[in-house]
Amino acid sequence: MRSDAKKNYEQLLAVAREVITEQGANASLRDVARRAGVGLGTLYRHFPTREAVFEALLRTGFDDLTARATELETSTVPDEALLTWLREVVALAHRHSGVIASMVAAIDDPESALHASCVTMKAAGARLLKRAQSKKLARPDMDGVDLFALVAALSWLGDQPALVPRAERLFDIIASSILKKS
Amino acid sequence: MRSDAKKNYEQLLAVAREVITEQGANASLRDVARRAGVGLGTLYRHFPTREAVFEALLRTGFDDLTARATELETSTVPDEALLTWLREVVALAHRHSGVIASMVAAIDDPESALHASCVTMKAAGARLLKRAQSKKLARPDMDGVDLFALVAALSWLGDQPALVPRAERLFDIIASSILKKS
DNA sequence: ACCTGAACACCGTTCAAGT
DNA sequence: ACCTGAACACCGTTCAAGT
Repeated sequence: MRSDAKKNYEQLLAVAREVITEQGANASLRDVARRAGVGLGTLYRHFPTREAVFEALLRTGFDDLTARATELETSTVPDEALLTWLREVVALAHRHSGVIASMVAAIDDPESALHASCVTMKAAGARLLKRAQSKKLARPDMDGVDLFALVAALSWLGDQPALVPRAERLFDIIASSILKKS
Repeated sequence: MRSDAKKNYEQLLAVAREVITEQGANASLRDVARRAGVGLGTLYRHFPTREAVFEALLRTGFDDLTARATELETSTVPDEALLTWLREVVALAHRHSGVIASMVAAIDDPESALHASCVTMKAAGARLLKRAQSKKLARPDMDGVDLFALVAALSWLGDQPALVPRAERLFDIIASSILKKS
């Protein structure tokens, strides 16, 4: 990548992070290009779809969460490990309001720029879930996709301003349905 | 209302129902006016906001659900009554994909055209919940808003195409967290 | 009293023309 | 190789002008 191209890429990503944090997943990409001082076509060259922007924004977060799952798998008791991880996933999603819907859609859409990250995250969560299930600490009739769906639902709830004050209780309620002993 | 105005109103509502069922809550209202063979200003006259369209579309459904809650309150055992009602609310929401987010936002926005309906529905659900709680059949640390939130989350899950196949299990999982005995 | 549609200020996306 | 921005086809919303 030419150095001017790289500079544009970095600048676009920085501005996108700012604008999307401010205005959510449907923020105007035109506005992002404008604020970045870059032509509209340049944005589309670097990020052919909106999902590609999300992917770039979330990549490091995703990687961290996957590593975190592996770490929790050996360092903590199964039920606490699962709970802690779920909290962190919801927190990441909360920092990117509205993106979660694209992530859910990406689960079974291999064309999406978010697909690979979703599959990896889902697998990481599934491992933590399975471990808890094998110790009879989690509902046995659930798989990684169900877990992903519940996290998505919690994240969506956290995106609703009216429900922010009760986000913690809602987390506890839904978490209790996952960790019910078999 | 003049008879021509009434005719336009009915026509707009019929077309809106069709278009929103097809394309979801963000469907183009311009398109609705076009398909209804009516000027754009006419649509805005009858429905000053998008929420006003939703409200008109959902009104009878809301009324039915409120009546249904009252009926279930005397005819069925508390836990089954609550479950049955939740299923029916989710089903209604599912028939209007995307509208649920507006409903959640309307809970604490008295300006919204959906506010009154939401409050009424929330109260109806809260009565069923309270009855189940008093018989120790439902989680005691929950109120009507929490119930509304969980229904909203389930409806949102039902709006995600990738999750439709597991909608029933997800319902069971979340329902189990409501109906846990104290 | 009600309806129409042009006008305005925005989008997303593409692509010829430039450097 | 990369960038620009005009062009196109859409929005939502308002409001003067019509009947």
